[in-house]
Amino acid sequence: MEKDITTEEKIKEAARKIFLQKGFAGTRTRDIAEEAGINLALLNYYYRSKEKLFEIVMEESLKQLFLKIILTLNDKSTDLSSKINIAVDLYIDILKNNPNLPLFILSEIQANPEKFKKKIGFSNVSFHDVEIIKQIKIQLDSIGLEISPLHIVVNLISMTIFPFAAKPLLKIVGNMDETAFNHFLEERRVLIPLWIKSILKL
Amino acid sequence: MEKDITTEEKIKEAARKIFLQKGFAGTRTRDIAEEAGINLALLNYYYRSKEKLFEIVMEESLKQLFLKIILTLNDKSTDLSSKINIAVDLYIDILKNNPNLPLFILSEIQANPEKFKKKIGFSNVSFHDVEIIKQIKIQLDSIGLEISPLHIVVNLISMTIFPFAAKPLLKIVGNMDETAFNHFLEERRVLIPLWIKSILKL
DNA sequence: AATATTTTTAATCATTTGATTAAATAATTT
DNA sequence: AAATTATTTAATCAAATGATTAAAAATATT
Repeated sequence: MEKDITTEEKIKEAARKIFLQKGFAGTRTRDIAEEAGINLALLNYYYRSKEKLFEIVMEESLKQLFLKIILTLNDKSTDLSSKINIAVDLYIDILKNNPNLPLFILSEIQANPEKFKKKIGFSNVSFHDVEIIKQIKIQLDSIGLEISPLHIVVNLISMTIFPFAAKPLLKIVGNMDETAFNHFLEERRVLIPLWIKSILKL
Repeated sequence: MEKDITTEEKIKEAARKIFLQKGFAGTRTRDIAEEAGINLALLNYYYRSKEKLFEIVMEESLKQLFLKIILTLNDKSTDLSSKINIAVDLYIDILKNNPNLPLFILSEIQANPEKFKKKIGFSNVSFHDVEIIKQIKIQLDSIGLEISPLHIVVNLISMTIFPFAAKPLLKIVGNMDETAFNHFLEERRVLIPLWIKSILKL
């Protein structure tokens, strides 16, 4: 039993749930309070303002979506082929537990681009220095394909993330219930690496 | 000169611009009025309410994103290979002119799933009856690949749409300005059909 | 146990925001 | 031209919403 979850944490968890669902503008602090089962004033007592609370949730969400994956993509000790498997695996795992993380982050950026310009410049590392980009570049050269390695990474991320962003739509169009959708995702867990590798002739 | 654009139209255009950028909850009717250069009361005079105006903008946005593409995918007179080219072409053209259309639609659905359950059931046509699905099924059978044709369509749409949804992020990560980003898109216009066809061994 | 500190609550404030109203202006009809 | 109708404006309303306050309750400290 984790009964001893503090009020402060309860509020953040509730905020996270509602913010990810409704976005910043669509969220009312009263909804967060209700979800957390606390008095509205406690939100301001612990977090000062809706904005501050949002900042924290967003910060953690960005980390959750990017940190692990960047470490994975940048790892020097795994070869390209395994790295592709691991990356897809990792993303699907993270997103199965946080299905609306991508849409949340992307649409908050769209609604407020200036605010994120600085925040996303987390690593001052040029993308050319990321290990997987180098690995892809080498492989593309060796098969004589003259395209930017970025295309490959974008493909991997697109094919993995998009189904989550479009989940409600996909379920309707594909006539899938939750179980069928999960099955669809598990198929993609296997297929996406195969497709990426076939592009790279790996 | 199209000087004779009516007030009613001016409001809708302004609404479209702001709604697509900020979403329903993030948009204030005052911003729409300002963008349109009209008195706030005119918005309600012509459209009754923010909701009604939004409904109209959303209706048109859905049509814009889905109608042409569905007609394209469902066309019986084009073979699979050309259809893949045409679909990617069409999507990139539409989205170049409306870069935040996808994120707008997807996030409004996420924020309000119930409301769209019925609205998206536009065609009661099962996805199995859509021509491109049949064409893909035939091709997959002929190469002995036992996967759902939906995967292929999802790949095509993912790889095409996602770069628009992630545009601000992509520009930062890939060190691209607007011109470079457009160039990136034009490369994908050619590449995506090749990748899809390679999956299908076409 | 008494005191001080932290946490929680109910009530309220002030601002924002969608919407309305009544009057003014412009356009159309008779 | 007069009368009617449509459009536009400024002022205002009412509800929603983020935030604060002062008091109560719970907890920790002495």
